[in-house]
Parts: sequence; C-alpha cells; structure tokens
Amino acid sequence: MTSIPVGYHGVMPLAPSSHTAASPTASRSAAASTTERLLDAFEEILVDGGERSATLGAVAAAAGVSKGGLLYHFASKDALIEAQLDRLVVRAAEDTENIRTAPAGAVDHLIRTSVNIGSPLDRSFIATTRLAQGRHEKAIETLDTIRKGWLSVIEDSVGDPDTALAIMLVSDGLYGNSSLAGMPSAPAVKAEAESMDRLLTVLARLCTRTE
Amino acid sequence: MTSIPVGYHGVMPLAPSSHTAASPTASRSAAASTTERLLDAFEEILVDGGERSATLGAVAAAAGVSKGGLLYHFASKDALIEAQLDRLVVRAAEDTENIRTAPAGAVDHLIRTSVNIGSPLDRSFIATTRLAQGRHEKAIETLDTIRKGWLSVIEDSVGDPDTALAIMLVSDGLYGNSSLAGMPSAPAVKAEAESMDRLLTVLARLCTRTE
DNA sequence: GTCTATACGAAGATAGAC
DNA sequence: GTCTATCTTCGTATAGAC
Repeated sequence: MTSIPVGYHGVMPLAPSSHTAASPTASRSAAASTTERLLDAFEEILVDGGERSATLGAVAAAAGVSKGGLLYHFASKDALIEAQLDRLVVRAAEDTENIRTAPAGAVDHLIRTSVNIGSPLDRSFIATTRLAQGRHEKAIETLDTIRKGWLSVIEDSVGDPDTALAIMLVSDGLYGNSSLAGMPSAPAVKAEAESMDRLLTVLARLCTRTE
Repeated sequence: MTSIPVGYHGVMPLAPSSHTAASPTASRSAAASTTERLLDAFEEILVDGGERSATLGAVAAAAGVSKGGLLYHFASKDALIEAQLDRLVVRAAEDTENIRTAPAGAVDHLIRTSVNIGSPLDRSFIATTRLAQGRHEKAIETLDTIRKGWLSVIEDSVGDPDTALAIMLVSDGLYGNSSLAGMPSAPAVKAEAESMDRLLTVLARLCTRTE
C-alpha cells in the first residue's frame, strides 16, 4: 500500500509564510515545501506512533524523501524537534488570541478546543506532548509556557485564579485523554459534542462567583 | 519460539499491607527480589527518562544485574512491560478501594492523590503513562480501565455523571502535569498543598445540588 | 541466577555523487 | 535538493559458560 509518496496532506490553504526556523530556500508558495511536509510527517508519526517510531527514516519516508533528503533540511534530529517546537509556539500564540477573543467566552472556547479533532494545532500540540513524555527538556518547557498563557487568559476571564486553575486542569485532562485515544470517528465526535455541552454546564457552576 | 516460558511470572507475591505506602526499605538496592528490583528500575527510568531511555541495558544496570541477568527474569522487553502493567493493576485496585472508603470523601482523596509524590502507585502509573504515550496498546487499555474504575467511584460519590467527569478530568490534568514536572522538592510539595486546598474548595462548588 | 560474548538489525549522522 | 552508500553506536535477543 501507500502508493502516494506524499505522506500527509491535511493542512491546506494557509500560506506557510511565517517560519521561525531555518528555511533554506523557501521559494514561492503553492504546494507545501519539503520542509513543511517533513514537519507534518514528523508530527503525524509522533501523534500516531509515539516518540520511538518517529525515526528519521520513518519521517523521511512519510514525507516522500530519503534520510539524506531530510538531513539537508534539518541537520540533526534535534534540529527537527526544535523546528517542530517553533511551529507549535506560533500556532499556540494564534490560538491564545482566539481564546481571548472568543464570542462564546474564553472558557467555552478553551474547553471545546481541548479535544483532538486533528487540527494543525492539535497535531503540533500532541506531537510535543509525546516529546515531553520522552523527557525532552525544551518540549516540556514549551508546553509549560503555552499552558501558562492559556491559564492567564482564563484567569482574566473568570477572575479567580483558583477557579481558572480548575478549568485549566479540566482542559489538560481532556487533551491528555484525547491524545491517548485514537482519532475518533466522525459520529463519535458528534456523540462527544453532547457530553461536552453537559460538561460546560457543570463547569459553569464554578464561575458562579463573578464579581 | 520459547517453549520454556521462563519469562515473566506475574507479581503474585502477596504484599504486606505497606504496599500503598512508601516502601520503607530505603532505596531499591537491597533485600527486594531481583524481579522486583528490575521492575522498580524499569519504572523509575521510565518516569525519569522516558520510554527511549528505558532500555534493557539501562534497566539491568540500575537493578545491578547484566542484560543477560535481566533476560533470565523477563524473556523479552514486552514481558517486562506486561509485568509492569500487572503491577500497576494490582496497585491501582488497592488504590480504588482506598478512594471509595476515604474518610474525607472520594473526591477529596482522589484529587489529593492526583499529584506525584513518588508513591509506588505514582511510579507505576506514570511509568505506564510513558508507555501509553509510546502508543503501547495494552498500556493505553490498562490506563483506560483504571481510569474507568476511578470515575465509577466518583460517580457513586457525587451522584451526577457529568460532575464526576469534570472531577475526573481535573484529576487527569493534575496527574498529567505532575508527570511532566520533575519530582518536586519537599518544600515545593508543601506549597502545593495550600494550592490543593484552594482547588478543593473550588471543586466543592461542583457538588452543590442542582435541583 | 547471573555473567560474557556475540549475532543482527535499527537509528543517527557523514560523504560525496548526480 | 535529493539520493545512495557507509560508518558507528545502540538495543534486543540468543548461546552457552560459570
């Protein structure tokens, strides 16, 4: 199987303009650059198979290049990881703003987006979770920083730090469970939606002290 | 292969009541059987260094034996993992009973024990978390089963399934964060204790009757 | 029960051809 | 930019000595 050389093709229209990591010759646009495809492949393998299966060979193959090809773009495995972390930071920053300005409120938005639906941020985040569980120091720090940002937004929204912490922990729990479960089927997602509504109703009780 | 299943032989040895409490036997280098020491070493390396660093060589060395010595007790790495999972199941079963019969209430007990303080259960649980993040199927299933047991107890305690879920998620979040942070220092644990009290106060709001 | 020696393959990384 | 060797180290597992 696996006739298509291009491993992953989920992300679409977004123009890969901002790239904090080293980008050799990011010419033009159109289809995803090899660098982007490599990062996509890396994240996907990390999410689906865990840290151990995310070898340079596996990543290269999934992106449709050879190991040597990969190593042209990322001089070492750690360079690949660093670029992945940079990518997460960018995506998380956008997300934090989305939470802050969410029409339905920060809590509602945070909780609802705390389950993996396969979004680019989900993939980047869960991929980093795998690296963090492998005790990669910078991955742990990156997750911690992002989490602090989210917590801060929730604090601003609900006022009380302890309440914000409780909500943040629910989010952590949801994401953690979600990252262990396989990607749910479409109908399963729908079923989860109802559960999600009820959960939010319950959590609303936490915020009944707004002053 | 292996017509002689010398490999793994469960962890049946009945443990003296002090199982859930910290084993007073100083470190992991004395009287315990080699099998136990190997499992202790495996879990500790998994917790401290992640899945990748938990190689047979590292485990054997930490337990004070050679690779060959380890392989006498556990015929393969997977046998080692299976034994580790069995160990978690036993410890978690005891813990579930402790939660159910906790004087301060199930919720209070669950939440308070959802931060890593280095107990045998903590180590077994977090070690399994590492394996689960490495996408080890049985590790994922084991965690899921244990979690369902805890959730069930909380449900019995608080009555409402959705409220129970919220509390369970807070527990998941706490454990997840705790497993990423390094083992905190004694004073840090104390500081956390106050935060824990406040968190429980907040969570108490969830259990307010909603008729 | 535990050790040493070794087979075998996988993983990260380099060199250089195209 | 990408590929094909190739080197080296590491990880799992086997065989057999003590």
